[in-house]
Amino acid sequence: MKPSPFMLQSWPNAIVHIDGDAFFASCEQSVHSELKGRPVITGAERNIVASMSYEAKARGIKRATPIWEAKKICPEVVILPSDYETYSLISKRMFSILRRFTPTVEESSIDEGFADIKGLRRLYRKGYEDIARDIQRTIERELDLTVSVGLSLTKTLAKLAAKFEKPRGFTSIKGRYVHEFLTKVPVGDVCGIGPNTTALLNKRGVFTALDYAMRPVSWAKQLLGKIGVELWHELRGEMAYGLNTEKKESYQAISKTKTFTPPSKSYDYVKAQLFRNTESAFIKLRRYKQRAQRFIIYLRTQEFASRGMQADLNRPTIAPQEAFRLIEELLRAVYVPEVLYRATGIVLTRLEDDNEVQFDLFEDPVRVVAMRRLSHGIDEINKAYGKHTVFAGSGLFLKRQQRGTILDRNTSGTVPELSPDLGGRHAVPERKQKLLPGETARQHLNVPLWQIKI
DNA sequence: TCTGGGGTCCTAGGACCC
DNA sequence: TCTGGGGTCCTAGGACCC
Repeated sequence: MKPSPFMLQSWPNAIVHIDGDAFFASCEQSVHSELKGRPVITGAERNIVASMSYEAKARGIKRATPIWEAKKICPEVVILPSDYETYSLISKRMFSILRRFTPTVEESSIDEGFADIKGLRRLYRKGYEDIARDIQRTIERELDLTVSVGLSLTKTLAKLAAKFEKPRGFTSIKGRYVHEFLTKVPVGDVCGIGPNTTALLNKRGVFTALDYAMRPVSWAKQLLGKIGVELWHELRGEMAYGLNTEKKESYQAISKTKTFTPPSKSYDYVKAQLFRNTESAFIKLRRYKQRAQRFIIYLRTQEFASRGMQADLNRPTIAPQEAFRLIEELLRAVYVPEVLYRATGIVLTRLEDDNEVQFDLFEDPVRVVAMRRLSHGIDEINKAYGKHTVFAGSGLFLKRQQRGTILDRNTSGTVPELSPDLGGRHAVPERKQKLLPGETARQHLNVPLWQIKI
């Protein structure tokens, strides 16, 4: 073996990556032991395979295949709806086991995490590899499911290591062997390098992770910018990413998308779909005790073109009833008759913690409070009787007048009512339109009241 | 691979201000 | 008609991940 070009010590850092094996399906097999050894898939509620056990994978079932197809491939497969409550609980237990070993733990997703175990050798009187194996064994014993473990000098390397052998794998890469390992890694396997970047790198003659790490850093920066430099260091065993140990308590955005079959041209149908998505998004919003101010809606056509618009309320809300009118206006602007649509989506953003109620000037406090109580009441009922037991009747709220709920971000200081005469007064300056050559959809949709997102 | 759903982060460039 | 520099904030869009 050639000596390492990276001049690394064995363990300048020790990062462990834990990756649950077929996590959702494994959780089901853990909870229902009679499912052990049998092909299991989850995702029944969406009619698409979300996760499959290794037994199901061995029979040729892949992620995102339709359930009916999975059944055809493997008639004896056990099909289950996703039970996120249970998966989350097991995930929490997994991370609490990790925290028994070290407080420096990052929960990257429900089934994946990092632990920084540098400096623990003295405490446990054993090497890093043995500590990492202890973690793996403890999880397996206590949770009755398996994880794959990677140990290396950086997050990027640890993650590649964990992926190297699955399921129940254990891969350790110490400093001296980093370059050797990287010869076996296609550059597209590196976390952060997706299909587009892979294609670009291939055109530049970079195929393995080692090819990449051996280029000058200036080359990486020029081609891929900040991320390019960070990954370059990470692959060479130099930490560019620390562990984010904060627990996730809030979101940047909450979205709901739903594809419907068959596709539809009907305005009313599309609207009903969008409103249902909106309600679901708000339910999640309230579950996380947040409120939203900005709403982005989009429609996807049969040809997979997406077009959408966004607008803000003049204060954040937890009640869909306060957003429906605005959302319908957005929908009207985006919807084109005689076009076949296959999906609607909504994104709630500009989120903040829903602590105390803030009243807008001139707003009726009684009404705001009533709206909040209504929403929480609906949550209670739906909790008891099932999701969407109580839902918005589209005809009802359309008649309701809402005053001053739309903030025009194109002007400062004024909060105009939504009315037809805004057209001329708030026309977008011509210069602004000139800035967007070739973006016909945007120009077509240029309604002054909102910013537009394609 | 003709395509489900829910997220995050980065960047270029415009607006606006001094 | 031509013409400064710099800072901050925001947006739209792209890319990526599970």
